[in-house]
Parts: sequence; C-alpha cells; structure tokens
Amino acid sequence: MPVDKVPDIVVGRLPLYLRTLNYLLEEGYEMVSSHELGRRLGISPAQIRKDLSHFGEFGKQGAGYDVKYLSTQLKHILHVDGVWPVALVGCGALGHALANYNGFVTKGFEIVLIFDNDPAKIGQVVAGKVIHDVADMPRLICEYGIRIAIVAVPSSAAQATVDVLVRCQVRAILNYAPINISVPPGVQVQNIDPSVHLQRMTYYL
Amino acid sequence: MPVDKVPDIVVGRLPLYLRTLNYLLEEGYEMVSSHELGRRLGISPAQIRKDLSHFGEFGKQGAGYDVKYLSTQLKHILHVDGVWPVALVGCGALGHALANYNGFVTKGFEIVLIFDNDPAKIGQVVAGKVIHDVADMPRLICEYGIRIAIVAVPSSAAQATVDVLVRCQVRAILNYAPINISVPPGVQVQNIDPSVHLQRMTYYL
DNA sequence: GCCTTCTTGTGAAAGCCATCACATATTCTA
DNA sequence: TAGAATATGTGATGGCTTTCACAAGAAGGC
Repeated sequence: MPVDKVPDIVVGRLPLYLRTLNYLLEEGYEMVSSHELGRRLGISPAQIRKDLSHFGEFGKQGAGYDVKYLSTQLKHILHVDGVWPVALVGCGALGHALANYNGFVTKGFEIVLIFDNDPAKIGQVVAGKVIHDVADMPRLICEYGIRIAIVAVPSSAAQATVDVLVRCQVRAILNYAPINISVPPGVQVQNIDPSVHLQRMTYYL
Repeated sequence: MPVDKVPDIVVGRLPLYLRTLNYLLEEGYEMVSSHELGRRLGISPAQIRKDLSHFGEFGKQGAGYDVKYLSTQLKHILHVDGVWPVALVGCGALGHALANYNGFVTKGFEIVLIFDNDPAKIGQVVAGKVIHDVADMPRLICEYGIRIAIVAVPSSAAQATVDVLVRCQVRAILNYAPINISVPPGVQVQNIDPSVHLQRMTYYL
C-alpha cells in the first residue's frame, strides 16, 4: 500500500537503509534479509520490514531483498535518483571541508554555489568553485534553481542567512550553526551541532 | 522525583534546552517560561515541563525558570559542568575544521589529542596541538584518561579506529564517518553524516 | 488585603511507534 | 518430489511519548 502518510521517523531511517545497501552492493551482495540488514544497523528486522511496507512490497519470501533493486527504489522514494544542486553559505574552515567533501555526489547532491561575506575570500576558488558575495545570493540561487542549502556561517548570522534562503525558494536547509533557527511551514531543517551530540552522550558517562 | 530511568529521547533534548538557555542568558534574560523556551525551540511548553520534571522541580509558579540556575542544573545533569578532554582521530579537512572549532570549550569539551596515520602530517601542529601517530593512540589515550573521542577518518578505517578506541576505555564516540559502526554495550555513539541528513529532507521536496 | 493573571508540576488520556507472531511463499536438501 | 528451513508482509499487542487539563502556588495592580 504505497501512499499513506508515512511517519517522519520512518523517513529518517530510509537514508540509513540506503547507505547500508550501497555498502552491501560494494561487498558483492545480491540479496539481503531484513535480519542481516538489521544486524548491521542495530535495528530489529521487524522494524525494517514494517518501514519498507509503507512504500510497497520489495522483498521475496524465503530470499530477502534484492540489494540493487531495493537501493534503486529507496533512491527513488527519497528523491535522490538524480543529483540536487546545493548552495553552501559560509566558507570558513567547516565550509572548506564541506566544499572539498567528495561524498556528496554519489548520495545525490552537488555543491554548485559557494557564498561568503568576507571580501578577502570573495573571488577565491575552493574545490573548483568561485566564492560569491552573499549579496548575490538572491540572484544566483534563483538562477540556479536551488532548493537545498547548507548553512555554515557563525551563529550570529545564521537566522538572517536562513531568512534570505527561504525567500529564495530554498526548501531544505542543513544547519551547522549551533543555534535554533526558525523557518516557515514547508521548509525542512536539519541541525548538526557536535556539542549537542557530545552532551547527549556525557549524560551516560 | 530525581532518579527514575529517564528516556533517551528526553536526554537528547536537554542539550538543546541548555543551548537555548545560554543564548537567553547572553540576551540578558533572568527568568524564562516554558512557553517562551518552547517557542524558541519549536517544542510544546508541556513537553519541556514534563522533561525537566524527570530531574526535579526547577521552576517557580507564576514566574518560570531562573535561566542561570536552570542552565547550571542542566550542565550538572549532563555532566558538562567541567571540561572533558577529547581525542580527535583523523586530521583531514574535517578534522582540521573540528580542531580549530572554538565552540567546544564553553560546551564542556576540549580536544587535547589529535591523531592521524599520514606520515606527512604526523608531527605537524594544528590548533596548537601536535598530530600524533595513530599507532600511539593506546598509550596516549590511556595516559590522558580520555573517555570521549571524535572519529573523522575515512569510512574504510572507521570500524578499526573505533575498536581501538573502545579497547582504550573510550565510552563516547562522535562518528563523522558515513558508515555504521558497531560497539559493545555501554559505549555511546552519535553519528553525523551530512548526506543522511540531506536525504531525510529530500523526501519532502 | 484581595482579586486577577501567570506559570509550574503532574495524573490522565490520547496518539504514536516498535515488537510480536503467524499465514504465506520461496529456497534448499536429499 | 517432499519436507525442512528461511524470510516476507501485516494485523494485533504492548509500550512509550506527547498532549491535555487542572490544582496549587506566585506575582502584580490597586
């Protein structure tokens, strides 16, 4: 039954399934069971089957899932069967690392625009891309039809940056600034703050 | 009632509360209501009150929470009222950015050891710290009494790196490698993979 | 001092999510 | 070919999480 309303928490696990399937593919697996997939992910087999059942019937009884086929299907479901052009805002140390990260393309993303507000950086080339002035964001993001942006600016500039992005029709934002940003309904946000992740673990130490 | 078994999902929100409280402090707030805190975080006031009630009664009826006091209490609960020494393994572009990130100390962490396996990098100084040979990890991590590590090595090296860390008594690992690592019970892991975060959003585009 | 307004902490209810368990189908072995 | 083993998809169950709603306490105005 393909199209009920799928819980966010289920959608959040699909990229993990996809990532593991691609590793299995590299290792030469042709079929994989929910049991094996779950073992690798630390997730119960039942949960994996239930999650996938939201989108259709991908497995074969007695055999499991065709790795290549399920990978393809998940890419389609997640809308990463093509390559999304992505804008990167903020080209400090972290921005540099992200610009040079070569893991994006195979996952369905490519950084095609880089912005910074530092006059000393504007015009420089990073990872084969020119750093543009943030003042040109509205024009360029519109021209390129960008819908996804990565924010790697200081906390103090994050909300203003996001506001501009949202006005430019960006609908998905990966936020590296350690601050809560607010966006209108319909705009997706994911936050990455290493301190938050670390503090979540120290509770148990 | 301070000491029931607190759900993981509640623990995971505490760092977000703490982060926002510290911003409120900078803005000069002395008191804050669960309503205002929730508004900033996109979380319901009831949930914040319920979460905090797992650990005690921190608020005052009619007034709200003393920002400074609640911040202090949350730091204590999360065990970040001191500064944890942290080891960073892998000093590529991402490792460099993390080593130079100045946001850790105020959150309760300090990178005191950096490792890499590249002979060309070993001995170099990054952010005031010498890069050590990964071969010296067991000795140095033991000497420094490290319990927390950040893994920023290639996927192919991640599991082996983690295995060594676990043997060295590291009990919390922030993993930037885009792969699922397995650890024994009692070892905390948090994963950061930008592609996974992005794919989680593209579903909705 | 009194009344209004505000806010917390919490039991109860509602809603969401993970697990269980099994009918069904396929594969493997001999 | 038959029987054992394997594995999916799913209704039912149980547990966990969030929200609701309110008693009780505190602050502010006059």
